[in-house]
Amino acid sequence: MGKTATEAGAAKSANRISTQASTVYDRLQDDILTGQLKPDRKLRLKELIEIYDTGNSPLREALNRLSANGLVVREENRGFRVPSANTEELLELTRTRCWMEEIALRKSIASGDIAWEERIVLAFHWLTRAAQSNEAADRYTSPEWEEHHREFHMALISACNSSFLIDFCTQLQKRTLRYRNLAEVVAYRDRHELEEHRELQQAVLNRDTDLAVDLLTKHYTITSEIVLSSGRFD
Amino acid sequence: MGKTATEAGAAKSANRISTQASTVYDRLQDDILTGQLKPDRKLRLKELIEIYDTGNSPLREALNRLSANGLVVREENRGFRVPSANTEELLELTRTRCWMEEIALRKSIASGDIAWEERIVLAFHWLTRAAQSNEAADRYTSPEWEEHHREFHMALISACNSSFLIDFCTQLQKRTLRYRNLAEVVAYRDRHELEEHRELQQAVLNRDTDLAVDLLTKHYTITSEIVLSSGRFD
DNA sequence: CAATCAAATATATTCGATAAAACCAGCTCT
DNA sequence: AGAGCTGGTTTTATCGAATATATTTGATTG
Repeated sequence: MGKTATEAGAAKSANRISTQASTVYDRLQDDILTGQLKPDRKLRLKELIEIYDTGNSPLREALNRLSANGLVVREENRGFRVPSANTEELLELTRTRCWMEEIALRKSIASGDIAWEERIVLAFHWLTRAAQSNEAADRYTSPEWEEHHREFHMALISACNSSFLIDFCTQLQKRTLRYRNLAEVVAYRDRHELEEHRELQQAVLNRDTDLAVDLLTKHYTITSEIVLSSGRFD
Repeated sequence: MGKTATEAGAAKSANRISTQASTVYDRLQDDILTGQLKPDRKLRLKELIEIYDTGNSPLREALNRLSANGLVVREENRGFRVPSANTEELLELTRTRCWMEEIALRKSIASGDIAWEERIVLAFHWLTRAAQSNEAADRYTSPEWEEHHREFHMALISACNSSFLIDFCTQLQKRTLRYRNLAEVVAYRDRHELEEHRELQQAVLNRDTDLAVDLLTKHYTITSEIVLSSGRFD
């Protein structure tokens, strides 16, 4: 795909990492999480091959990986589809997420060092900037804000001493994000996201564990309620 | 495998579910968990095609699924291999598992109903039987005992009201099991597995949450220590 | 002798075609 | 009318071959 000679040279010495399967994996995941691909949508191989301009095998490999992550559902001999979305699952997700992140946060606060504190401070800084630099309208829905938001929350639990737990939290984060995007909540109006995050950051840095956990839990619970109030799920 | 005509007929009308990819997925997972496929072993496509008597595509699909589950590692353009095993990971696994199952057990005890109690009682019954019906030598290593053991522990947390949490616990269980099998611990000698499980069951049925959690945590920690004491990991 | 490079080989990835299974009418028979 | 069959159509799963990428080998040079 139109590489210049220089690029080709650099790529050779550096690394030619991406395989086609991984590329389409990323794109599919993105389209499912952003809601481009709607719940229950049948994922016909032929269509997807068109859409993502790829071949049978890499596409199927991507779908298989996603299915193992619960981001697509696979039914033997009848292909793949986007997982359905319903109130019950969102509640279960949120519940579980609160449990998981509570532990992760407690352990993080208990054993986080200076580097961990710095990660949090920095992440919060960028989150603040992202919130300010966007139009009021889509302040909390821009991809950049989304990314910084994710980073901030990940920073909080990054010192929990369990890559497994971090991985679980990441999975839950993704699946929750899908609901956020599906709800297309434009109305975060009377919510003070930035303040919530600031308080949370304060509590964490002060090592006020119980308060921090409480704030975090409320943060997730409220979001879930807002998403549900969009009334888009059965 | 020796189906009667009736069974075959039933299967036809009922469902012919299994695809080749899923079959090889199961076999691969089994061989990795039992330690037939050793840590760090390179999984060359050609070899595996021979071994499992299958084709390129289903094999790759199986490997892709497993890689998403962390049961094989995938490196772009250089194929697949069995994840390495080391002390640090086992410790992390055990730690995380204790955290996860603690929550799951607490929630289960808090909201478990009669049916849940019955599941536990039954599972324990079969566990007992399995322990008795085998030779002393491999009492705790036979596939049946293994299966009943798994069932028992799953029963305990089955009322936690989170399929996600249950799934996480299952993942951790599998990865821990691999270490158990790799260690080839013949010597459970002075351990009274059955008694440990009985006490645990009692505490749970009595809804003595703190005691139950304590017993469960110790159960996993001790197992981990025994496995480590085999001295097979770096 | 160590480092470098290019062919030669091995291996992984992807493609295009085929086989197998599900789906969907329209039809039959009660 | 409705359960069950039947043939044609669509879709999925698999195969075998082609391509791209990594790894090894072995000769060459500083």
